[in-house]
Amino acid sequence: MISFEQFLMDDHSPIYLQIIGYIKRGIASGTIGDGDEMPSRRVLSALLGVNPNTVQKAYAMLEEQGLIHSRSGAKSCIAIRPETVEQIRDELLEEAMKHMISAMKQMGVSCEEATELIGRYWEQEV
Amino acid sequence: MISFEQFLMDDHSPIYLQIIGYIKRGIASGTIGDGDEMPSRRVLSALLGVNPNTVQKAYAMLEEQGLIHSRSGAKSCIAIRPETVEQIRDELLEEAMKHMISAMKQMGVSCEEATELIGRYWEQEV
DNA sequence: TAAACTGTATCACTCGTATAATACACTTTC
DNA sequence: GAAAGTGTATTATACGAGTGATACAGTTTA
Repeated sequence: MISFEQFLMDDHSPIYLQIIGYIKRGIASGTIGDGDEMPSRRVLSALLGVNPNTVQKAYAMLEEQGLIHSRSGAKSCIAIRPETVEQIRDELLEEAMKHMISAMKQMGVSCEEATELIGRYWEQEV
Repeated sequence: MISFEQFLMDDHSPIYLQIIGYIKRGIASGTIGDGDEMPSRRVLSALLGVNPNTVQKAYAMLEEQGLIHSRSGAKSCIAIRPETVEQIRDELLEEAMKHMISAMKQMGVSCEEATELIGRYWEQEV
């Protein structure tokens, strides 16, 4: 059963996108793998304190993207192939890096300064 | 007059927040400084292809945060003190870094790998 | 002074996100 | 087989973001 213990709600982006992102980052890290059981819509909605429909929206989109498999009546499971794992990992890495680098460039920060800042902030929790 | 040539619209966050972010990053870099003239609400809305009310919302929040000064009938101007510039810069740097680092940690990327990734992505445009 | 531009305010509308309350068919489990 | 749990679907409501249109008072500028 996939754990949502590490899940932190963000206030600025839609909840269903945050759920999708959490699953994708888990897949990228290998924490979540093929065949793993998802918590049911009702259970996860209670756990996160959100509406079941919101969780359903996230699961429906994961299904659309071919990352989970659902059968009416049974629990949903992760369904993913090894090459897709790498692809997702690359996508997420690029997205996170480009977002940060864009902000740095707009603030006039050099590559060397940015590299030094990573080390400084890396230690600080989470 | 402050230029919005470098402004790129993002589809995922509210437009008024993107405008505020653009101004703040300009202040942090020194590109935008005390006394600089803002484009009028109508002019900027036409330039960005958005509604004047959306620009007004951004300007009203910048006024609330004490970053611009508006007089009814005249153009709005940046109103900011040197110590605030540093404060904004530190805030934005920390926010961008922590966001990226959090994603890396969730994907099981080490500090060394992340540092190496910066160099690889830094060259690729914008 | 008059025209053009500015900040400010209001009203009505659409759309996406999220909530709330059900309902039904299917699977698992006892 | 019955109960509990599950995926799926429907309807209604609320709110923020964004659009569109309009109005009015203050400032600039020709």
